[in-house]
Amino acid sequence: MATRTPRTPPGENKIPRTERGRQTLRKLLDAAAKEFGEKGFHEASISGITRRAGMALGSFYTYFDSKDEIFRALVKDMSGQVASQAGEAITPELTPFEVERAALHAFLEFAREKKEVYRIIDEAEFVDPASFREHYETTAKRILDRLKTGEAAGEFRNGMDEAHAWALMGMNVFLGLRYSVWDEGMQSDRIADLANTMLRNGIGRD
Amino acid sequence: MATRTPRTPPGENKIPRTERGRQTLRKLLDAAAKEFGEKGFHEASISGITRRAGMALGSFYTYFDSKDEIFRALVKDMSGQVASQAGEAITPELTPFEVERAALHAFLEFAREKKEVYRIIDEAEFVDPASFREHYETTAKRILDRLKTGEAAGEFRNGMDEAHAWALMGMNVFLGLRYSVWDEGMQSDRIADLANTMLRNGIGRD
DNA sequence: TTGAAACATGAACCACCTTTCAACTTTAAA
DNA sequence: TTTAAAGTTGAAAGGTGGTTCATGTTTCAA
Repeated sequence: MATRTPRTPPGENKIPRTERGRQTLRKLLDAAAKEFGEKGFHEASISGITRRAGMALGSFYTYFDSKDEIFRALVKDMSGQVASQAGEAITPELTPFEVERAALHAFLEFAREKKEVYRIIDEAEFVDPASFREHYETTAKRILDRLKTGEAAGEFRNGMDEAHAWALMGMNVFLGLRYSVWDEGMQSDRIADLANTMLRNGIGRD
Repeated sequence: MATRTPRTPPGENKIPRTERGRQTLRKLLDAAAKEFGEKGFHEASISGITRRAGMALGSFYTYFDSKDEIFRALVKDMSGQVASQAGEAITPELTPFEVERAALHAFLEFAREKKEVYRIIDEAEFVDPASFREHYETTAKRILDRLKTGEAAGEFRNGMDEAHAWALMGMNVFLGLRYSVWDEGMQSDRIADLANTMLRNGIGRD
């Protein structure tokens, strides 16, 4: 009996070596973002992806070993997009509260433009739990850093920790789902203001 | 050509008429909760559900028309469980802030005991978007009612609206994911306290 | 110019799982 | 006790779509 020798050994093969290859890879990722975003992981099909990308079905397997693998690559890519998006909104002259406001506002606008990003990351909870977890843990860590900075600056209460970061993140994510993905009827500005006021003073009277 | 006459006309057929039938239906729902909770919708199989329930594959279709249908039934069932759970935690002598604290605490404890509920409702975003939306919109409405009550009692700031409810809900859901589903290393009590303090005073100093 | 590696093609294969069905057993009302 | 309705069974039909593969085309370094 022949030993099962995978034609493509484990590790980082399948990286394109030519310019043409790199372009094809990019086409596949863009097409996959649309396909997964519109249909969700399981309704999406490889043939749907290659059709959108304008190439033959078989070409897919020159770049990815499986449907799961391209999804994983996509989550990683988009997690990075979300991060850099918030990062760009932060400028040094802002106060800690203003930083939070700017980060949320940038997130809300981003979610409006790229609703598929939202959906793909969320679906990773079921398709690729490790990536999902990493995305939110990394994001929480980034938020916690900001909270610690604000604490050191004397603007935030002492004792900011991970749970505060998760609470804030949850607030932002749900506001994004409701007011960017589902219904854009309310200005991102207003939502960001309202959330920032909650963050400053809570909801208690006075 | 014969007209396509479904043997099972639309509407509420398939409701068990005997005691035996009701028991079988319950066994199926419980088994499905485990199967979907452990494997997720698409990895789960009807045969897995009937195996857990200890019956033949074909029996499934006496009670449900499809895999989707039992999933929908399950989401509805669980959405109700979450709601009543929070409802029970609220007693009339509590102040508005104490009500929020109690609701979150009950939710965190519930999520610890029934992690599959969490997962199934979340996956509804992709399997059955209508149910997912309804669940969160209904929950938000319930929260908003509480906020309005607190406002009327002079405890909460004036102008509580839907967005406040969504922010609070997001906070609660993410804290549940992190500290009930993923890692129970921290007491639900402490999380509820911390979130309640945020709600009372925000995170600003003083 | 040349040839080996990289890339592209799409029909066919195949594993998997939902759904159907016809025969059989149990229930419960009359 | 009778019998029609309700419930049970599991083998097999049937569809879908991910993956393979043998062959053809393009790229690029030498």
